[in-house]
Amino acid sequence: MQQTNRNKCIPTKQVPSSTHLPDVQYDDFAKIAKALGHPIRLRIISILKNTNGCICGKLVDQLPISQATVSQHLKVLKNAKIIRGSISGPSMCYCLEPKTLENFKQLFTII
Amino acid sequence: MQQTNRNKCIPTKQVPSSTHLPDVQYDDFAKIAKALGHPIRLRIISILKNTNGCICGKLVDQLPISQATVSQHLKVLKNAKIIRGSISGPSMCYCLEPKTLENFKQLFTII
DNA sequence: TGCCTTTATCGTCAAATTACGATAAAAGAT
DNA sequence: ATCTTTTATCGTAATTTGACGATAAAGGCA
Repeated sequence: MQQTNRNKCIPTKQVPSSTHLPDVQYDDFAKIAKALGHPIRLRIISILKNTNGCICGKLVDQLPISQATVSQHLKVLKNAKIIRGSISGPSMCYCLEPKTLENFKQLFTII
Repeated sequence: MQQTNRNKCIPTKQVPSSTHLPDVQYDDFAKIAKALGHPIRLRIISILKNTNGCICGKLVDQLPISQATVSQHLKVLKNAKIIRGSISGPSMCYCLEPKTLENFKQLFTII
């Protein structure tokens, strides 16, 4: 035996046509997943999870990259609606948009 | 009022130091998320979820891109250990590696 | 008003991603 | 042994990503 059996998979004869959800659903899910696909962005999310909200500058302090790059990552997360920013005195306060990751988890079951 | 209150977030005074998990965890999670971050790859996963396993050629039939590109996407999914391939007669049968997405869901709670 | 702090954006560069056609490689069929 | 089918890989091109320093913009403070 060249290959253990547990590594095998048996092809289904007929691929059911029901597997194709509307393209938007894949696009939406992919957009969030893509935004989650970078360790720095995960660390930002992690920090925001452990705070009510966090000043941009504090995030920069905690991360090993330049301010410009942090700002770029924040933009990606904002575009994916994973976070939200609001003005807090002289600076910018970021916090999680809790619904988005909740919806993402939900979608996970049907994708 | 220039901004509705529900859009505000209040910065936490002190960022807890506990927010930094080991880098590997972020890297692992990011790797899976990145692989999930493309609609075509989600459709592949969706098809494999609805079958015991699927011949590569059948996947190509169901997708609006060339065989070479499908093969590239399969490689990405294989590298992320989301799918697995095994030889089935003259062709290649792909199926989900169920543990990976399960682990991903688990990790989700701590990231 | 003028300065300082804070953050977003610009310009740039290297590297990765996504797509394709063409081709190699491997296995079955005749 | 040759032909055919099937899939992976190569080479290439266009686009996106991720990083940086420099700079603009906006608001608070003196």
